[in-house]
Amino acid sequence: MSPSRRFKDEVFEQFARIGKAVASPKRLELLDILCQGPRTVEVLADQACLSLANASQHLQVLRASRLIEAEKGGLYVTYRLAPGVEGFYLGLRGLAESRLAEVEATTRAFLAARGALEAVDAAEVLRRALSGAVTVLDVRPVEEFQAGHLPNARSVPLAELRARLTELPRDREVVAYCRGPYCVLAIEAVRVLREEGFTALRLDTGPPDWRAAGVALAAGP
Amino acid sequence: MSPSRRFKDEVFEQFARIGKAVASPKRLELLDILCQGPRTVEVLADQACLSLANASQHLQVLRASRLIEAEKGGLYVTYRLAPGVEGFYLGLRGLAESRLAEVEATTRAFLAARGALEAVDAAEVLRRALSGAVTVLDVRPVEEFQAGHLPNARSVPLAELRARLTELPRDREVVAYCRGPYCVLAIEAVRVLREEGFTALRLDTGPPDWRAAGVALAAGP
DNA sequence: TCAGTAATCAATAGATTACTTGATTATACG
DNA sequence: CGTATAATCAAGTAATCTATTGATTACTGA
Repeated sequence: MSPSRRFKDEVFEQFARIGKAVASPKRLELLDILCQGPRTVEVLADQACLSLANASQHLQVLRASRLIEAEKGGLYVTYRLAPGVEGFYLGLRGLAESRLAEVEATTRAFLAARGALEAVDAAEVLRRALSGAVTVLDVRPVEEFQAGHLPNARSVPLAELRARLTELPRDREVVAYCRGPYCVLAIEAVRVLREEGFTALRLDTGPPDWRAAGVALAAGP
Repeated sequence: MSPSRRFKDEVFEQFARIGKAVASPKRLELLDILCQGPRTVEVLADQACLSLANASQHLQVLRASRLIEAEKGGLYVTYRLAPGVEGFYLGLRGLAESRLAEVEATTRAFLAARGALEAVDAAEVLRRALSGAVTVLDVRPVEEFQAGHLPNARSVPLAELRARLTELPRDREVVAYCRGPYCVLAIEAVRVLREEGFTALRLDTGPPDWRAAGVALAAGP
């Protein structure tokens, strides 16, 4: 075999390490979760519905291909995305959305089943959310809100929403968001809000998308 | 299992179709080749050093994940990249380059073995090539040159280089390029040119990279 | 209609991968 | 020092993937 053939084989073998890392749905879900910020193994396993051992193994695969980094602090190991990986993941996701009709079909079917199909343009909802003309709700857990949120959003985790409805003005439209297009918190939040008589819309993007799009996010409480 | 868990599983399963498609070094090499333009199965098999049947199977995997499209014309089937795939591939390659030290190590070792290690900055070489101050050689086969090339490049396929050296002015620096950073044609061309007394440099990017960077390419003869 | 060529299909063996289970390591804390 | 907890390791099985081989299909042109 020629030296240049061997060279190419070696180089593409390396490229394929990245490909193999993202060849598993569960590893992609782990990356998706890590786009929200660093997490411990336990939390990742829980959110992705994996056994602890299985999650640990997937995380080690991702780590071996350098897509994530681990940091040990006391009893816990915290994993975080490596630089450049968020953009790559969003690119992969976007390619799947644009090339694989099944993604949209599945999403539509799921939304339809909960009566959440919207006729409103996503960019328009984001514009309204940024304009200050509507009440913007971040329905993720508080820690995630604090790690980064839309400038004029207020944190009302889904679990607390019903109890805190009195905080919300009834004469303004509400826009709710969560982690991104495939997170279900905001869908549920909009359902609750409408049930209670609010005019509510879902913003079907999340902090990772906005960061990639260059939207300035706020942090802290 | 909850409906939202099922929904997520289905969605990430779809995303993983893209991941699985790029989990094989040979499929990545096929995508790399297809970045240069549409090709028949035979040509792809030949360039990627695959048996015809094996190449066909890999192409069908890529096609099933919608990364490439096939068009049958007479006896030949021509495959081409689907929209958005070139950018995704370059993103994956870039991530591998930035995250996997082995890629650079392998490349450096290969270049060093042929005495082709350069101390010149890649962006600077491209600037010179675009400036018109140097002779720019496109050493790929003529068809590829015609499909798209740097504005002031001239086509001198590597196979013809020695025979056509008299066409080149000896008092100007020569910059040679080929398909991209992992194509070896330009490396060889620079070796030949230096052997013959020219001052020659290699431009280690190619048409796909320039398209992605927004450089206007010329087409035709 | 028949021969020749491009491409695909089908079947297979060998390698790789995913998930489970039970054991083990490392750290914190009483 | 011993116990509890987070995480990893190790081994085994089932499933999946890769490359090869030989057969088959689809089209061209004599």
